[in-house]
Amino acid sequence: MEKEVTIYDIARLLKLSPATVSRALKDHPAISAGTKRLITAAAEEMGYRSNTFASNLRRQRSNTIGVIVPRLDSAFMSTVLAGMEKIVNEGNYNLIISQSLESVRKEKANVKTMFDSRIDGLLVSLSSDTDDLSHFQPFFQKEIPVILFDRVLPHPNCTSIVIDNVRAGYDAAVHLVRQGRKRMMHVSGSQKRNVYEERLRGFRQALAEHGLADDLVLVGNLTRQDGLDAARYIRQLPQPPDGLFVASDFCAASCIGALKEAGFAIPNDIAVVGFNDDPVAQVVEPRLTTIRYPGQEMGEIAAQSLISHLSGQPPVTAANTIVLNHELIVRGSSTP
Amino acid sequence: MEKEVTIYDIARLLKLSPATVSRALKDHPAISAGTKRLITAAAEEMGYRSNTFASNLRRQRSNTIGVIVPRLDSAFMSTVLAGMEKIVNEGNYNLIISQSLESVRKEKANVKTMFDSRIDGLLVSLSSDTDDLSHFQPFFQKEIPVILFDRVLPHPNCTSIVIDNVRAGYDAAVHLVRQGRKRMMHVSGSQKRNVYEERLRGFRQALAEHGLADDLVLVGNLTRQDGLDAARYIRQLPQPPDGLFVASDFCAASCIGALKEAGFAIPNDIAVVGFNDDPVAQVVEPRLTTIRYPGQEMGEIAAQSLISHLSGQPPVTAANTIVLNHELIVRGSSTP
DNA sequence: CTCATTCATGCAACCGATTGCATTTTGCTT
DNA sequence: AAGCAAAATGCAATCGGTTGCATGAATGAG
Repeated sequence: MEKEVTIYDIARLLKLSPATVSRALKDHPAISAGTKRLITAAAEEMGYRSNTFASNLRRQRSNTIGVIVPRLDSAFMSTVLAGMEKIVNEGNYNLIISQSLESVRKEKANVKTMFDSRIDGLLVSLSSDTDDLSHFQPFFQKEIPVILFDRVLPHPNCTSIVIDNVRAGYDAAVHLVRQGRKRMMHVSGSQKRNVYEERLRGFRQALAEHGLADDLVLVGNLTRQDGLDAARYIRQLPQPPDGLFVASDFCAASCIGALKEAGFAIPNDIAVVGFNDDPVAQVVEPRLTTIRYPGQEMGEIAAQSLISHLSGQPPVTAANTIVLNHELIVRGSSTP
Repeated sequence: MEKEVTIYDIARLLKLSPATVSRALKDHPAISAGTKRLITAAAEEMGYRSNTFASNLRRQRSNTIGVIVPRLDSAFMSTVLAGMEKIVNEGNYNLIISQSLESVRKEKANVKTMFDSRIDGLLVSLSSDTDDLSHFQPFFQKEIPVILFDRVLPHPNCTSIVIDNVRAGYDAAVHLVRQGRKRMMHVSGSQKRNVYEERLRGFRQALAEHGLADDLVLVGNLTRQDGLDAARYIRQLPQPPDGLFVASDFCAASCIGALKEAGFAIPNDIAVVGFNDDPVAQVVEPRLTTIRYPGQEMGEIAAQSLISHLSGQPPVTAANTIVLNHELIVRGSSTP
């Protein structure tokens, strides 16, 4: 392994000081254009690469942003990450990504790792059983910005980026009502998580406004198995629902499959609405009515506001919560 | 922002030298047990966190492993990543992940970024239009290990981790033959990529052995749209296939949907086999026969061999290619 | 032609952990 | 009590880039 080229090597070759070389490479205004050209040319020529560690050590920042998500393997998350990556690259930051796998324990470990690697800021979507933000305390103490997205918890030190889940749940329910459905059911996720609790709340609110019962609510993990279980549950009901709102497309899809096997016609017997506009929504039969969620945009906005926070004025964060728009997409699973 | 605690602070407090503190925290054998206890206690107490940058700078290594994948949003990739993360954590390394989005251009940029952040090793699954490994030259020159997985290209400096795709394609075809199918079709991906080229090769080989024609082959990107296009293509064939092998579950699923709409019965008119055992395989109707791919295991093995390479003897890598087992999972899409 | 500015560059002290070698301390042995 | 090996600790240089301040050079005004 040959030795690395350093600014000292460049300086020696060009009979300049390391300080000048450093400044030139950083495009510092005090360096003349000619010298800059010389230096960048030499650097290129010699195969110089800046030593991030030395730089980070001296500047006391890492130019790295951490992301913690519940799982990487959701279509939604990957669009969010794509959005983040785009913005973060443009701003010359790096990303380190980790997944909590829906466990607070792992989330805490991730937070600690992130803290120890001295990231400049953190973007988090909470695990399903996270109760409070106490494990982020070290970040708050050091005034390292933490931005929550999608699955959030209110906190004075955190900006949250969300959609209006209450409204989305409301929209889903109203859509079913407009299809003439009377007996509604909802399959939801952990009620500790704002997203699920709020969707349920909106759902109930809409039903109440239309004088409909809201007693059919199942809470689970929104997995494939939960979809099957929901179908089995429906099957043994004396009076099964005719409208079903599931807080996740994948779960909705597996539920639809089981319902069809059990002899229910979709949408005639039961109209179904999912959530997220996951690719699976277009593959399942009939195609799934769902709520489109602006993942890429959410990622971009989260990253953007973190970076502007980092480079600019903390007081900019007048907005403690940013709400994005969602959209109901109507497909065959809820209309003839 | 209060100042950070350093080993100097600990040393001063305990009237020891920074060297001793550093060694104690690293559990160096030359430090007495008592002193170690004192030091770790003090470190804990004072809220010390090691400065990775200083350490990396001094030790000339980052303890970080880079991963480049075509896309994050596939169920398969996320199981691979989960496997990697597990191993890498245990070995006290960090991960940085980036996606090439199936473009060589982006892949090259990612490689450069990885190189500049001085990762200790690289794990890569190639983008669909990568022709050669020339952009990895800097890594080869510096003898930084590069391990390819899943989508590989042969190279003397790289270990590859793969499944036997020829055999998998062969297995899929033989399975269809055993179901009594005579007219086979295959939907594949970029033939630049070993995985797709090899599956096709195995498929053809099996057909040849059974004296069947192999003229029905479609090459695309294995997207949803490609699935729909394949169905449209089949529909206008004078003599449509009765056996279909698609090199990706998601694409197979969308194709099945379109075929059913076009009036084909699955599996009676056309028996379908997918690839990967993606979750969607269990949601589509009928459930999809497919090839299970040991993603988690592949991630673990890739990470494992990289780490052992890093900490041990490079000659250990006598194996230039590691082949994992796959498995045909038979479900309703190919059998009555 | 002189003196005051502006512009460009250099000096040197960091940032915090690591490690080869030197030195001290400890524990035994005789 | 002296001698000595082994065990424990300290010294000081090093990794490479950054930045406040000082210095030297060039430019312009009077």
